[in-house]
Amino acid sequence: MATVHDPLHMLPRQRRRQTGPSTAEEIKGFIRDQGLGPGDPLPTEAELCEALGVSRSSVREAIRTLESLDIVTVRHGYGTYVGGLSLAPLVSGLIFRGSLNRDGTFRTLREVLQVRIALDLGVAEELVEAYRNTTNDELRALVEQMRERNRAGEFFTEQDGEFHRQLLRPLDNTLVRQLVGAFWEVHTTCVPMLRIPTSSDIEHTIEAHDHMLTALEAGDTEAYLAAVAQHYEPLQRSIEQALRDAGQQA
Amino acid sequence: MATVHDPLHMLPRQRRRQTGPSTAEEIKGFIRDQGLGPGDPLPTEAELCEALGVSRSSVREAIRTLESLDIVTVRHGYGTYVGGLSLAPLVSGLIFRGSLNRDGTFRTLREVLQVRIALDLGVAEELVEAYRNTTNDELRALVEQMRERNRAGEFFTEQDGEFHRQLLRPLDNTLVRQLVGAFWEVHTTCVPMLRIPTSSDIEHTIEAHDHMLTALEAGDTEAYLAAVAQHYEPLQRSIEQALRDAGQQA
DNA sequence: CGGAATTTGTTCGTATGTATT
DNA sequence: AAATACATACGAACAAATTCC
Repeated sequence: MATVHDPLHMLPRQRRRQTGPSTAEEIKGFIRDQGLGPGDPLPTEAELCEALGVSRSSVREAIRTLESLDIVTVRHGYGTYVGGLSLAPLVSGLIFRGSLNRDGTFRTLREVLQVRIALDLGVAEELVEAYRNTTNDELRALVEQMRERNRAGEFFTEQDGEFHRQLLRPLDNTLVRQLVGAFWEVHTTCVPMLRIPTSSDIEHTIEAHDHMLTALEAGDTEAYLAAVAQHYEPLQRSIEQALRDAGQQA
Repeated sequence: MATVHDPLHMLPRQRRRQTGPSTAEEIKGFIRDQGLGPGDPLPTEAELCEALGVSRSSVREAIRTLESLDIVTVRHGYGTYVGGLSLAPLVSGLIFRGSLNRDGTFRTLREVLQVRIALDLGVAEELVEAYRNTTNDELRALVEQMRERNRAGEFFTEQDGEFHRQLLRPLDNTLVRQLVGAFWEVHTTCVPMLRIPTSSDIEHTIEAHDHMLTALEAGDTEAYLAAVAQHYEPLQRSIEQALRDAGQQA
């Protein structure tokens, strides 16, 4: 039965009582030691119980912990796998924070916006290098789709997200891309709490996308920075407005 | 017994089987609806079971999920409380990612470093405004402590962390401060995997702290940006070196 | 200081829903 | 369509930690 390659033998048979790392920590160690990566299967719950010398419930609670950190993914009725190691926990945490109207959703939104801007500025140089003297039909097409959908009175959240995702694709910094994506997600989730933007603001924002792309293709860092500022400007105004309104109520 | 103010009555009595939001989601909703904030007590597990109409195991798994996101904090034998809503999950996730030597710890480290730099640059303007024409004895004292400990051949991780924490205190953007703190933590946790820095590099880094502070007090944004670059430069070289070494092995 | 009361931590056994083959 | 493997859920009992008297 248990072959020489059975990875479960790497785990301590008997759980030392009271001392030692938590079950979740031991499972993380198992993933590390086995050199597993996203998508690789983990032992079943029963096997983990056996290997770690703890009960089913403890294993399940540990798996819940790791699942919420996207360190493992559970497919009901099938098995448990190494997760995507994404920034999903950051996103859900910030969204929850924003949903607590305690000191206003707007404060969270304003802070997220500032971080988005800082990150956009921080990668400007590298992005300009990557895009100089290129043409990018897909990105232009996305901008055109935004215009069309806006003319038709529809939202273009999907296109906006795809634009920003594609724009950063040349960066080899995975973390930056994930962070920008995470804050975009928090942002678009929280922003509906704001006042309805004017159609002029919306058009302003759409054209800013075009300007960002044009500046990048021209290799013009200055123009890119200006376009980024233009892109966030209407939103920034809305937030400051909302903060003032909330301040006057108090 | 159950008074008019019993907040548990806000929760649905009977859990509809199979459908509806998860238990964790319902607890989050409870926190929202009651307007609770960090440190406020939550109902006991038994009360949550009763209120949500689910078993204790389910409530416990939900609490584990929320605990790992720092949405609740559990004190053994005492009670459950609303958590600090910190970026702890981001930190532990990134540290775990870095600990998977899969494509090298250095890649994660390099990416974290780039983000730290981008954030530092992104808040430069605001920081200069806050520090112009001030004197900051505490921060200077921290730099001096770093020098002393370094002369004594000791580490000064604590002082370094405190310096960066205090430096950003004027920012009213909580999220930025937390992000910088989070990446600092990931950074200092992962950095021991690098080659031992030369004592010249260490002194270089310590003096960079001094230069950053001096530039801020002088209101000189340019000098501040240069000092930030100087601060990270030795580390950046170490990482590039490690990446080259790892690349040659493959 | 000691012990009772409260609350979370862990375990076991059992039954049920779900996905894959 | 049936069988199998697996995750989900429940409830009861006991252990450990903390507080309060």
